[in-house]
Amino acid sequence: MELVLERETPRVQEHDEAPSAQALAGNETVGEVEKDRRIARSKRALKDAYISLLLERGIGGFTVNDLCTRADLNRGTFYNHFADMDELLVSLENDVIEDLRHFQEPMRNIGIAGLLRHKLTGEPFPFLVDLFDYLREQSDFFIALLGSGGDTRFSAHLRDTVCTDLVLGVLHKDYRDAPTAFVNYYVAFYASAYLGVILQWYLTGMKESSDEMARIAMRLFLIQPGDPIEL
Amino acid sequence: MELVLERETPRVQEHDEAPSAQALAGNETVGEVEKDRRIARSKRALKDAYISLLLERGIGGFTVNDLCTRADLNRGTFYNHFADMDELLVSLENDVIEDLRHFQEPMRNIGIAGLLRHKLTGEPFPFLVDLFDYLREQSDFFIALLGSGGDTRFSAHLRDTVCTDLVLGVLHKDYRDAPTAFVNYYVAFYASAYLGVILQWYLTGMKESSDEMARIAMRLFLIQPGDPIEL
DNA sequence: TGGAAAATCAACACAGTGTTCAATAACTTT
DNA sequence: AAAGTTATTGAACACTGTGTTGATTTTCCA
Repeated sequence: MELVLERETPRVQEHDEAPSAQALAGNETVGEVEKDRRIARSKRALKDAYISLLLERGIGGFTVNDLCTRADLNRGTFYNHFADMDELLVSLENDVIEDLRHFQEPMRNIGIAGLLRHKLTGEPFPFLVDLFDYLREQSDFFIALLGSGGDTRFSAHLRDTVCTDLVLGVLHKDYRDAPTAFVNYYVAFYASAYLGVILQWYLTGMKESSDEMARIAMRLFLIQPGDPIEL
Repeated sequence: MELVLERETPRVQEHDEAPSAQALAGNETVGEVEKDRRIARSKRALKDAYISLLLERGIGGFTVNDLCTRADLNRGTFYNHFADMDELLVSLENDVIEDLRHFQEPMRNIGIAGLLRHKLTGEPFPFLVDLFDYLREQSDFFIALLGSGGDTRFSAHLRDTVCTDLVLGVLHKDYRDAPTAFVNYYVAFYASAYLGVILQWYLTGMKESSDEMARIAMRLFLIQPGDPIEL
């Protein structure tokens, strides 16, 4: 049998090409810019208020009225832009997913070359460090949605996009093109695993630096049961 | 009903002694038996109605009124036993968690010996097969709670009990007693990973048999990137 | 069989939703 | 800068669902 890992793939993404968490945190990440400033302002105010309340009281812990009071907007304005609270939440989730999409390219281009380079230098993939930077920056939002009382749709969406892409990035082309049932389980396995690692990081107070987390993540992928566990 | 499996010697659980999914599916798995039959009947009717509606319309897809109509009970009776719908849901979740607790003993007793036996015979742990039997039997309920639109509390609870126990079962004693930060990430990694495998099984229609799934699960634990993928 | 407790039924106040409409304010375009 | 367009505001509306209460009936237990 053959090796699982991709071979023909180009090179590892350069560090400075990765999107900075700072830049990603901004607004209007998705869709076209509103032509009327009032709309843009109202939507942003509503989204900001939603996040603020989400962190304080969790999903379902506040009403449309609370939201509009916090946003300092009329309730009618809310219904002008969103059908209901859920639509606003989905919109916010999509913003984040869109942010994360910037990491997909470097993920897909890891390949076996990247893994080999890591084995030689011991350095984690730079984009992984950036990813954990971003995750730390948006930690409140992620914790609110991934933790208890969160939104399972978001977990699923995350797993289906980011985590799965991460795993596919190091999968051999043959398996990617014609995945057997077992390969799909393999992908699901590692995709969920990484979501679990991120959650563990969040729930223990993000004590590790982004660099440490990137190393841990890489270590976990390369480890095998029976290997000595240490760090 | 006493289904708990106890074993002094930490060897692999025998197949025929494992709790049948059938038996586990019953009621009154948690807490003491109600002394008044009316209470027991009402609670059961409400729980059954809840599950039935949960599968049809998902969490939040029905009202207390719908529930009582389905259960053929007065609305006041519902409030006699549960503060609100969420309390009923939690109660149901705990029933399932309680069921799964029966698998904890064989999990904890796998040890290195069990792993070696598997390496020799190629057979999956019998209790794993039973576990997938149970998961299939309760699939509707699990899918409703684990899938999109489900309940993140349940996912977290499952991961913290069952999956984590599974991983701890094969962890070396030293690591179990004094876990470093990395060991905790290791455990979180594999615990989430198995939840992901189960979810993948559910979402693809449970085409694999329990035996096949047990083998896949074991294979995934022993595999290492670079190994050939086949089944 | 008698006492206790649960189930029923109707009614209640209440909070939150989503919509409508006229008036006002802010923006874009020319 | 004015005109025309469009979003925002505020108030009112019907409606649904929640959680509670009290009187009455039914069921259970001992």
